[in-house]
Amino acid sequence: MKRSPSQAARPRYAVVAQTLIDDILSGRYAVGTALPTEHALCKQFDISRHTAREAIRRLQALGLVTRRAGVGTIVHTDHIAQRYMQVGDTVADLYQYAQDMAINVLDVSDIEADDDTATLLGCPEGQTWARLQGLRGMDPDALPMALTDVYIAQDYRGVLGDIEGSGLPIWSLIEARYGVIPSEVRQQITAVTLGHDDAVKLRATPGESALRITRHYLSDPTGTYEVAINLYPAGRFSYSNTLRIDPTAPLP
Amino acid sequence: MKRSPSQAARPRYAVVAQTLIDDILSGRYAVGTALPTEHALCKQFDISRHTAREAIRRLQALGLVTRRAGVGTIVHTDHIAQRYMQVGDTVADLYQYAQDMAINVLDVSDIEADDDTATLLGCPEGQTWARLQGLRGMDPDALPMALTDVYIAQDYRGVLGDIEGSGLPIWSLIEARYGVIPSEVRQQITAVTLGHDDAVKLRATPGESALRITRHYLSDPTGTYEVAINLYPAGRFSYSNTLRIDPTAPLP
DNA sequence: CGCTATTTGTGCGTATGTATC
DNA sequence: GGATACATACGCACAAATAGC
Repeated sequence: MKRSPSQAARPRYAVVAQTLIDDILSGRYAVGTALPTEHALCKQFDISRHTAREAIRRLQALGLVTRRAGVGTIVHTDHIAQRYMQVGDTVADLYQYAQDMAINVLDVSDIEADDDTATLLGCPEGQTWARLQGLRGMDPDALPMALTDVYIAQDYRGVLGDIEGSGLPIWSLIEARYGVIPSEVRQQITAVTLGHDDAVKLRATPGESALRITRHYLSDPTGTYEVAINLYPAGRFSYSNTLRIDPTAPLP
Repeated sequence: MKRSPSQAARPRYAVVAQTLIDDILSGRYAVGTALPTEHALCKQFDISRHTAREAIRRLQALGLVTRRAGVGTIVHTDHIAQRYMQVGDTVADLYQYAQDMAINVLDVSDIEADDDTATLLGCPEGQTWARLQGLRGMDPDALPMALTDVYIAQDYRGVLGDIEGSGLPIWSLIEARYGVIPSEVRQQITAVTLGHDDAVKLRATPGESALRITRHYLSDPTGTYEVAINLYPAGRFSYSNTLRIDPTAPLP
């Protein structure tokens, strides 16, 4: 298959996929109806079945179509834009959280990333990060709600002294001092079992269940620059949020 | 309905994929190292390159490996608990989730809401709801990922027969059949300890930690019409999403 | 009810392009 | 440049699921 040098080296399946996506979004293939069969696409675009399947696989990944043997490829929605807007996880909520759950610093240290830590932080092994451990709670005398481990890239360790008592999220302290804004925050929530040391610090029972929320703060070129791990014993906290319909989005 | 013998009906790529997953989890293929090349897998399992690629495609979808031409297939993580399963942000994610985690129905029944259930469902006591219990997983033979309890308002119980094998979220089945769209989805995530009955169904250990994700689907005038409770034993699943900073939000 | 046509799913063989070392 | 490994692309065959007669 000769391709003229001026022609962009775009895979054929990508061209076909984009064409189909455009057709779905423009209403040429209505929601609930079937897309052309693989065989039809082969003839229409003069491609092999393999290429047709690769193209449709992209539509599938976008949730635009569903496929079933014996039935066909059915258009399921004609808009890729998300219909649900996430609320309850906005910047304002994060500020509220930080103010309510002031941090009580237990320990500050420098660590050299070993194997596990490098994986967690997404950084080369041996790199040095600052680490802060503390308890979060509304009232210093009451049971703490969470055990917090925060890892901060070496460049921004200057915020360490500002954390306690500020009532501000750490990323906002970094922003204020260094002008670095997270372009993205990746959040992961898992269930874990409390180990002995963590349980003692939290005045909880070893073996008890706990919620672990890990947040990676990424800035655009440099990647991860802060990682916060919060450990909440079961019953002291539950994460909740609400998805709402985006009123501006078209209905299927 | 005919049920074929579980082993014979399994595609070859699924067998290969499961083997590779097991090998990664057991440490046979360490994080950061390369998986056998496609060519090696072909010889090792006596399969075609096409089948090998289909198997690796599954690992890729799970985020276990990354692939690059000229380099190879690199193991990204060996902690299935830290696998990134994107759920909850966009409609496409929810569809992807439902397709990957097909439901295996254990039980369907009608229940009359007692005190606790009425509170959970936000309905009057004594009201009748349909309840479906099932296991969610990618592979019927492997360990299930979650125990699912779904409560559906009496009016929409007609979707019950469509659930198994559809690979679609239940709320989207309700939408397709009855035209009811959730105006709001409330989601709550807590850590719990597995009880005996649930542990047995999940082939897990009683007393183990688990993640419980409860979703309330509300429509505008009628209120809650579906409640889904998913119970994930620790290590089998982790909830992850990405928060975007709202650039329009005022900073304190 | 079984039969058939249709459509996707699975699987194999082969060839060439592209990225990386 | 060469070697290696994945990416794309063509061909074919049969199986499984489904719909309609």
